[in-house]
Amino acid sequence: MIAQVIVDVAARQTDRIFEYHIPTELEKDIAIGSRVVVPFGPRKVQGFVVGITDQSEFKGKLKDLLVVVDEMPPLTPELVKLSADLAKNIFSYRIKILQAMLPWVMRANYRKLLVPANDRAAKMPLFQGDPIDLNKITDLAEIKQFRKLLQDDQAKIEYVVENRAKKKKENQYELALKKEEYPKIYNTLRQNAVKQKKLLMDIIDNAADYPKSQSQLEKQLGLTAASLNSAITKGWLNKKSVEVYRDPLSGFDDGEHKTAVTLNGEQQGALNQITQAIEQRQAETFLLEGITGSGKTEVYLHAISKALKQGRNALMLVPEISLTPQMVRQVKARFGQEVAVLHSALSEGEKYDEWRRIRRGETKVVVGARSAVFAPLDNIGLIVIDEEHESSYKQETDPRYNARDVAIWRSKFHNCPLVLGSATPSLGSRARAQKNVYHLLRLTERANQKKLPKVNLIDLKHVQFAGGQFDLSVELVDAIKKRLAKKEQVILMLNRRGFANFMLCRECGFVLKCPNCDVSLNLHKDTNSMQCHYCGHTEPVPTRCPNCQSSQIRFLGAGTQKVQEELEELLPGARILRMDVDTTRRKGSYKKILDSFGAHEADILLGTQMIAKGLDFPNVTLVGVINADTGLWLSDYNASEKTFELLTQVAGRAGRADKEGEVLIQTYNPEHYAIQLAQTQDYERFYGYEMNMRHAGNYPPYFYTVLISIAAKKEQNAAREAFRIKRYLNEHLHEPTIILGPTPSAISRVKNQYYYQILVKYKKEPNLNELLHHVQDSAQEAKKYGLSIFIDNEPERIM
DNA sequence: AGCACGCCGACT
DNA sequence: GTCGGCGTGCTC
Ligand SMILES: [Zn+2]
Ligand SMILES: [Zn+2]
Repeated sequence: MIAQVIVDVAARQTDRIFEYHIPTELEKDIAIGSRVVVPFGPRKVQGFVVGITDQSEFKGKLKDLLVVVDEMPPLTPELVKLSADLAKNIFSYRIKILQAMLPWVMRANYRKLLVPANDRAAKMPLFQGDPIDLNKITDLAEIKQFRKLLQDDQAKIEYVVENRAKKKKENQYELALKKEEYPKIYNTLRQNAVKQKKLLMDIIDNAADYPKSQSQLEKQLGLTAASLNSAITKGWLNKKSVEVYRDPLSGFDDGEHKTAVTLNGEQQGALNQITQAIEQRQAETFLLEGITGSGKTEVYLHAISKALKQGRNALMLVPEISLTPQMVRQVKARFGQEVAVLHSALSEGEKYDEWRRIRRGETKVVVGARSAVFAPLDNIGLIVIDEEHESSYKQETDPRYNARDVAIWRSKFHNCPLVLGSATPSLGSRARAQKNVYHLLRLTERANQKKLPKVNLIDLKHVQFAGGQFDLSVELVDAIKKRLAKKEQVILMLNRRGFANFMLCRECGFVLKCPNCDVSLNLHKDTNSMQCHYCGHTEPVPTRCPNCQSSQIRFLGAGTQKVQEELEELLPGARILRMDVDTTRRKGSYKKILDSFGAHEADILLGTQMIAKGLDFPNVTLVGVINADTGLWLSDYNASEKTFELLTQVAGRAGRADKEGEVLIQTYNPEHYAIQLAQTQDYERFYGYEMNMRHAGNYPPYFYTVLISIAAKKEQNAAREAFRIKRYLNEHLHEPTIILGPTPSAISRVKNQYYYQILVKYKKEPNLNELLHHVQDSAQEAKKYGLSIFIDNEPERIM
């Protein structure tokens, strides 16, 4: 038998199948999806089996496959097939996709060890210590020494493929004898055998509870490993090593399994349509457009129940940022132990454990962020993507996949419906619903009949600022005071899109920039340094302008910390919680802040975008947006859409409970349509208006887009290659396709590489995929000049 | 991607 | 003569 293997070598030339002979002793362990170790040239690498045949086209002699790593193939045949389709569409190597589908611990760790070649060499002092990893040796003298040893046949190289995945094991003790035997043994024991008697007593009294774990026995009976070992040698107990899962959710399940909330008419209507598709096994995509508070989550949970009732499983994706303890608790309360949660806050070991529970079919519902779309869940009856407009569903680094597209693929594979939910659907999804590609379901009432909050705009051009800074208007501060006097709570959002704490000299206008990239350095107060967010460059905070030596330097861009200080000055005694990347970096701190605010241990929650997501605090009656405009300054074609989404979402945080809600939005552009329509919370009108803008600008969803980025050490090389690609595309593409560029990218230099980009907008180009693959291949030749090319299908950002 | 192989100039 | 630089081609 022959295995077709994709090897763990990410390169154009190795991005294909390599075949290996399967030794007969491995035949029973191997299957499609197996993770294996194979010889590859002089070394050994990890790989994945994507096919098994008995015929080979290969002319040479096939090598033997060396190891099958896992007992159960980590990839299902479905995922193997998906990886092939995806590789074609997103211009990524197949191995990269296969790896993205699996927990990080399944990536191999390679070591290249220098080992003695004979008994005499083995006695050398060099080989007495830790093994020598040649990949880690940098000392030139050592390298020379080793080379000599290799030449003299005193040493040889051993390639090692290490598995990072460690299963947590625990010893379990089971009864080795019949129940009746133990009292007899008890009577023969010596008087001073205290521990032994204790153990036998427990066995006699609680025989049904066995097997018991080592930690259990140690804790309950105060036994030591020694006394347990003697029980084994005496033949009372048998020891076995059992795999245990780390349980990251133990804190979330409050035990009581809540029953479903009754749905209102609209919710029920939506549910009925989804249910029908589940039952009739239709791979239909629904767009559930529901205003904030309309109870979309309830519809999802009901639909998941329906799928489970049909004996099928369910997959639910939520944005990383909304995968909050609140959210997890809600799902766990409904479906209990059958839920697996894949979350970036879990440790790598915990992720691996959760993932294995899914792979073994021990869970029926999977909840997770983007990468959970690859969960090895079988027999899927429903897929849900909540907040489908979120750009985080598109991965912005190498396998640039969009979880929505993957979900559509899987929905077709399983013949199950896909539900995309949002209060502010992405324009593309909404347009597809208009053309009946998706099935539109609308929820227009708040489920609890509460009124939408009143939204007012504060025009920062004609306003008095409170305090000495230009961040908080008198109007906003007064409104906060009023709420605090009534013992109500306030959420304040600082929009930080495209904004940062950079250093500006007031004398000469100098802005401190990164030496490697074309961006300004950001002030980090926690580490008291200036940092580059693109390459990680760090330098001390200057006290004088590096250009003119003036001491008149300022740090611009309102940070949450600065606003917090202002608030403390303007509202003495107010208790303020701050939530941003700095205060949520530590594990669990996010939950801590929210719990504290929920318990009314603070009056004001001040934060960045991350507070805009579905947090629900009944006592919050005022939401303030400190700066609505920053997003609009970005000249990306979807800047208005993103701003509208953010404002609508944050406004939804107010007045969810029985108290009337108020939203105040500070802006320099009160006449901008995105802000005007966010004020009236009118998604449908925004959709209509924005579609006109996109039509006029020839942008998505009227056109498909592909972004080609070209990077090189020398700027002219990047530019030259970019123009060459443009000419090539020009020759092969036709009306109404539009090719924009090449232009230097918005951040024209990152890590000392210059970036140029070309944007292709098209309606129908059947050959485009092939052309772009050709562009990618031809770049391989250009690699000599230090060129690299990245192709992003349907980019989220083009600037 | 790594790694070997081979060719060429530079240094014991 | 041999060491080490890099260009070229291959990995089942
Ligand atoms: Zn200056
Ligand atoms: Zn940088």
